Amino acid sequence: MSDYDPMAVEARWQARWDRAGLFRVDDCDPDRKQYYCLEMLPYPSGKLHMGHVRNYAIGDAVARFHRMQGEQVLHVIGWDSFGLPAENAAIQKGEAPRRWTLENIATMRSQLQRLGLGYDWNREIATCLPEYYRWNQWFFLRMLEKGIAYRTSRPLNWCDSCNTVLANEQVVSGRCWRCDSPVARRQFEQWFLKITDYAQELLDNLNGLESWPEKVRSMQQNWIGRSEGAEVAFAVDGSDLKIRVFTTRIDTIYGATYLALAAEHPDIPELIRDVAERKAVQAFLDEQLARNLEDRFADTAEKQGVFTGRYAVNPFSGEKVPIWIGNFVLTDVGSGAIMSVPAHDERDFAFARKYGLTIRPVVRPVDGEPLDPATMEGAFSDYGIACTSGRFDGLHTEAAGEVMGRHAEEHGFGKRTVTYRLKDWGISRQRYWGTPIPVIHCPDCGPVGVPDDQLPVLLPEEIEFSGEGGSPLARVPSFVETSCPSCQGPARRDTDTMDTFVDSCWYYFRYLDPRNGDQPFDWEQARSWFPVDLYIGGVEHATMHLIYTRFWTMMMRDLGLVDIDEPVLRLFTQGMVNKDGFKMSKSRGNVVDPDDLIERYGADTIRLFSLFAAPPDRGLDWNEAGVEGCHRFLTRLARTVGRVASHLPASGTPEPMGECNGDTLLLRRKTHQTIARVTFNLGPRMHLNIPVSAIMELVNTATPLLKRLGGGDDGSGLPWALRECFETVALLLTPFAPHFAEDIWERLGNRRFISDAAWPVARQDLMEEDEVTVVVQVNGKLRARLTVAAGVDREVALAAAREDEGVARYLDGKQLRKVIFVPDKLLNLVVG
RNA sequence: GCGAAAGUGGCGGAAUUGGUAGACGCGCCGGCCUUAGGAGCCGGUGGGGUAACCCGUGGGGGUUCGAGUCCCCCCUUUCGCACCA
Repeated sequence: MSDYDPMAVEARWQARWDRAGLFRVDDCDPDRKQYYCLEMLPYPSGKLHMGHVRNYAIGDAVARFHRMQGEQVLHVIGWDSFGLPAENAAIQKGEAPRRWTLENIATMRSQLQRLGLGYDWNREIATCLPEYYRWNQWFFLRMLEKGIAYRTSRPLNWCDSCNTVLANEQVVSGRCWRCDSPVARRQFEQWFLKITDYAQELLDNLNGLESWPEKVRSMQQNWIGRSEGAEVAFAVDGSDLKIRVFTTRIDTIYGATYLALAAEHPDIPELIRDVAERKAVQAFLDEQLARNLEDRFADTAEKQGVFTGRYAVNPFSGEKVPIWIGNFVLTDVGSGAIMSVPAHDERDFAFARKYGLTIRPVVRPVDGEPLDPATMEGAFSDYGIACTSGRFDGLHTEAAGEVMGRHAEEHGFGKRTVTYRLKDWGISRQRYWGTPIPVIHCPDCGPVGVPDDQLPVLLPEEIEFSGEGGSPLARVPSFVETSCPSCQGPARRDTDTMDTFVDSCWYYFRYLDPRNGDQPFDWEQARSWFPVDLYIGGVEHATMHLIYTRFWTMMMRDLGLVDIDEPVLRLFTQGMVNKDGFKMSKSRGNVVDPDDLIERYGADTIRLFSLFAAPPDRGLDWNEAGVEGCHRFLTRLARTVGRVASHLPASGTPEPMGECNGDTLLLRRKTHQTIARVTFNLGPRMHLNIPVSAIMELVNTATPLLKRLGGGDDGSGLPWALRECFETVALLLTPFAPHFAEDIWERLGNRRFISDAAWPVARQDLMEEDEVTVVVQVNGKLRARLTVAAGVDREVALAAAREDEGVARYLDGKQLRKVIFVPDKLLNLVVG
């Protein structure tokens, strides 16, 4: 055990790295390739968890690998330090959010440092500091000028538990993404960012993100949800109101036998003002609007609706159709109103059957009977031939859409259009611990942006938290009361703060220029590092952070701040860390604590196991016995190196001249094959579990040869080959267990940091086998393995196979019909 | 319901993408060392069979000289989306 004391080893090397400023990156070096390795920055919740450890172990392995390959690597960390937990801690324990947050950062920073991650700590940022968030405000003002930021009132998702509104992305099956409580709808005056202006570009660019996981791309594609169709206005009978509906099937409009509106539709009050049905409608609305999103739109919810008593006119046919309100109509989709075509849409069909509404087929199957509404069991939603559709009869309906859309445009009651599921990003939050929105509301001038020279709008420190009654900032008169920048009259500050996803939109640009006081960052400093080469994080951010940050980059480009369209070249989503098949959670009591583990095994063992136990993109089940296996490997290796170091030729001894042979050759071959295998799997493939096992294999190959050391130079070259082998092991292990690698590197007599050493290069001449195993199959079944010289031709191999008893037995008395020969690999004899 | 991914020993997982299935690690079995060991070292370990051999990558078909890998159907699991007009 005395051969390996992780605590001492790790402390020592961390101190030396730090003193040498090993991971510091100053100016960009024009002679080297720049590699930007980025991991999603953590929220400082208190302590590191195993998910962090895995994320950062992956990133550090890749970063160190690229460094050793001679690239200039930027590897940085920071803190996503605005957010609800800090505020909740203030409410529950009376601790100031700022203090609570900074203490957590201090704790977690030291945990990260104990892991020996190669970060440039000089570039560390925390988003909750005014030096950072002032630029959030600056960006907001620029967007306000360009009309990207705007204010409007809209029904929004409200989380009672977080006491704030949520963006659509932050609602997961009707529940809050953060606290999992049900989400309700409420009407709010809010600041929005016009992300929808970028919807098409966000969608189009997905094709170019070839090194992003297919899964994330398709999630974003679905999230953006482009759909092509037409907007048609239905005039309300006996009123000036027009109801706009969006449809992707304008070809079925002659079959529209009623309209259905979402309960939130803004025209409903006007529609029902004077009708006899008013009471019933209002009761229905009250009931609908009181329910939260989750069960209102749950799959199981039965279709329900109520007739408004009003009729609309189908602009194509002139037919009067009833206007209903339906619980299946989504307010966020299209215009919140649909034309219902029961014959050709399943939902409309179910609704029509339930309420006895007309079902009128207007599409005939291409080769089939016309539909009979009396006997139909479901909607016919395929394309076909138009019928009962006036002048459009006989058209194929796929083409009819185009024609009918044009017809609507020509007659001024509709137009062909594209809609997106993606909605503008509501960023106002009724919370304290976030970036204050830099706007002053003036009774005369309206909302006015705070002038740049008055930034940052600082978050007041003296604050009382009750957890009730809306935004805490609204109760701080010294914050609220101010004067209008435009007319100097008395005015009030906006008391909302920004969604914390704003913070994470651009933090990795700030890393390049973290102390710039004049602008968010200087693109001239930053440009050669962009786009980010590799971005590692959890897949849970696929439709939130990763869409917002892409949008932000485009917005910055349009502001002239950057000249890239997409921020991230390659995205890698790591899998979750589980225990006993379950997600680690306090309630389940299966949380493992990184500090405990580091104390027991050392950071290197923890890092090694995190990477060894599963491919990084898959789930990882934390398994104590497996950790011990990794620890055992390191201990054994340390002991071996300690024992043999003095028997090896001095470090730097030149390679012996002449051919090597026997075990020496085998060892050198294995060494170089391992270099190739580790390099390939660490770099392009990022299968980080393979390199670890390859290194273990190499050690297993070398160990039995050690007993032949100590007899002086026997002319075999073996001692030199062993030095090469162990130095290679140390080098290859550096990305995985860096302190350990430094330590054995030093014990092998090297003076400079292994972290600064060059990555080994596999020598082709040494990798090649001179003897190979050729598998002999007879009719596809394995019958023999022959050891032959590499490169033998078909005839030689065949002759050797015929001589083999195990093969000959199967050839006896049969006719050889065909011979398949894969050089150096396989010989398949087909007999019959 | 729709979409995607995955299914390989007792377990985590390999297989350089159509050519020796089970690398590496865990666990287990045997041996050595030891007063003792939850330490260390050596050996074994997919299943069946005394053996020659046979069977084996969720199930069933297919393509091929040859399939864990390719094609079709089905089952299971996980993850996304879920009335998107």
